[in-house]
Amino acid sequence: MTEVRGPVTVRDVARSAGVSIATVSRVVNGHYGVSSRTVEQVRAAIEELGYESSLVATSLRRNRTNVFGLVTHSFESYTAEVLKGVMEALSGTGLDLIVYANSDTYGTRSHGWEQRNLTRLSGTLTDGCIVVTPWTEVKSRTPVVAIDPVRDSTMPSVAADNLAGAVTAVNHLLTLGHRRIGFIGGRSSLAAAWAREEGYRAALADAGLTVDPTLIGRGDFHPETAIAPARTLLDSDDRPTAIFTASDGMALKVLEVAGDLGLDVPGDLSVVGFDNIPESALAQPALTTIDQSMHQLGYEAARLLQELVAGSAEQPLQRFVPTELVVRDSTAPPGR
Amino acid sequence: MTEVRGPVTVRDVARSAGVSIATVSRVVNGHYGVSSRTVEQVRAAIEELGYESSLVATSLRRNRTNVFGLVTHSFESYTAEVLKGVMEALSGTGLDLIVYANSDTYGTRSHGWEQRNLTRLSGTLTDGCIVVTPWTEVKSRTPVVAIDPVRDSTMPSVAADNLAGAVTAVNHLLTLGHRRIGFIGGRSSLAAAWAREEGYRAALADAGLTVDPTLIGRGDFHPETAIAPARTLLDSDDRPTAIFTASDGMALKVLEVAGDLGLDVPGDLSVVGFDNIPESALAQPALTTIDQSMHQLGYEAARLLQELVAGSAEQPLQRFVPTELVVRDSTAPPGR
DNA sequence: CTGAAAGCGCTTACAG
DNA sequence: CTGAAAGCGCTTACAG
Repeated sequence: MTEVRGPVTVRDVARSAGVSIATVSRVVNGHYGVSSRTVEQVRAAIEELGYESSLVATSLRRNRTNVFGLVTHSFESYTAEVLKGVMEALSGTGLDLIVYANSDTYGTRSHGWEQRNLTRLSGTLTDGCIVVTPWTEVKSRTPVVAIDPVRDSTMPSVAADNLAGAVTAVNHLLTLGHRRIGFIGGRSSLAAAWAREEGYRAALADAGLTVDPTLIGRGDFHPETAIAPARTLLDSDDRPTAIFTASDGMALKVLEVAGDLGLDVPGDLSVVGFDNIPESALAQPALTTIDQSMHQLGYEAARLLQELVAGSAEQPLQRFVPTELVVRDSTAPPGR
Repeated sequence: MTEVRGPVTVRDVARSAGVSIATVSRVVNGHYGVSSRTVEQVRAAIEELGYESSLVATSLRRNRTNVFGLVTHSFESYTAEVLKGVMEALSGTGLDLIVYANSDTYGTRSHGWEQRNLTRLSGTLTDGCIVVTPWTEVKSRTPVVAIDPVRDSTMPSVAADNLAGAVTAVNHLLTLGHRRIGFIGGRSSLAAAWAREEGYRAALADAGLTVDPTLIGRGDFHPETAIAPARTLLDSDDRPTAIFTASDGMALKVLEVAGDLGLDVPGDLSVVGFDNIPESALAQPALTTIDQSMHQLGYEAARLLQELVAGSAEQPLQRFVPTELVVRDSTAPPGR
């Protein structure tokens, strides 16, 4: 690595090429009205000095930056999937991506992290932002797309078709013959949690079953929060023969609790998760779940954001991506 | 989402609070010498307007930004691990992280992507950068740490102890009784590829075995590039009883090729990878490999970068993280 | 304790 | 075809 004295600026290039900084800028941006001779000189100087225009200065000056921002609460394996999807959508568009992570709020549950990070970026750096699983509504002068929005949110968003996915999950259990099916929900302020519970209720209702409130527990999507409700559900005399859980992380904990209580899965208890995180396939037994493609969520979010920035977005601005049932080893017909 | 007219700037806050923009700046940055009454007023105005200072403007003006950059070629599951490690190291330091991904070079193998992205960031946005697996030496006015540097690179870097890891891998095969052990290497310009091959050679030499050049194939770390050398190795009359591969991605392809040729793993052929990517555990058979903690690589890179920025870094600037042998189902004593 | 002014590196009307 | 100047949103000496 060579330490250069200072940043190479337009000024350095201008001096070296014997022109004004305005001309350098024109060449860099490929504007018309520069003699080919001058273009040559400037290009040579740029090459020689290794000049690259400052993202910051350009952003500050221009209204348009051709950079999208993405704000995330933490980095998980699914975040990488989202990012891959985003980059796939951006590929060939000339749009770059900046992911911003704030170390103070990282991994904590502090209120307002989305808004803070968003405001810092959207000040001038980005043309628009994607925010992954915001916990609140968010405001910005540039377009924002939420992946997994807050419940009742009116902001543009992309989410899995959680309702249909949950119905599919419960129908899978019903088809296997289960009738007492428990549910452990997620953070109720999020649309995903709400829709997954609605799907559970709807599937039971469709099957002519009444929903037993004692069969419904509540976590907040963090795996540990599933432990207490799982215990309550499984310690009962009339315990369910199956549990549908609003996330794989929580479902994995249900598996643990079942193990602690000496219950065999799927012999004594069937478990279905939601998300299809990589760990699900590794679980003992491998978890039956609903796959939501984080890759596709990222892809669609980037597409929607492009439309929004271009002003060409059409209703609906709340978009859904299909889910898919993945049957593995944690589900079977009920009991003995 | 509420669309705000324009960005809320210092000017807006100043007007609302009835002070100058200089005073607003002082309050925002907690500088001394502002009367508590003024501080109150300014704070109230900030609160009311939802002001957040522009990252871009601040970066441009200041020498120090308290933001680290990370430049990556693509987003993979291991990238998320690296990012988690980085954020863990940054947690509580007040340092934020910006990840920059360029859509033009994303996923392609275009030359110079590291340098371009790095230069755009380090112009003024970041105090220093981490670059993940650069393919060339890189220069910058601010400190740079490479995760998995180029071979013979003198830049500050963090890498797994690839040499020791490779020795461990080969010793594992030797202990099982293998004597004809093949090797498929990676992109030879990278230090990791070189060290893994050196380890292979060293372990064989230590065991008193001469290295057979026909047993060495070469890929470039991209999984598909392992197919041809694997075929060559396994089609031979005197084929090896085991293959050590410089990456899991390539090892997984070796498994496929073996399957195509009707060879049983580990019955007819043992395979050892390197990296321990999540997919390795899922392979059939599950892959024996050398674990390099990407999380720890990210963590150490962020620590080293902090030292570099603070000017307190001590030699050596090339740091190594230990590896660990993970024995799974793809290795066994040789044949029949 | 506070403000006016310079300047970070750019781009873009405005002149010529 | 080219340059001088204004200004993007900030921070920081410099005055007062």
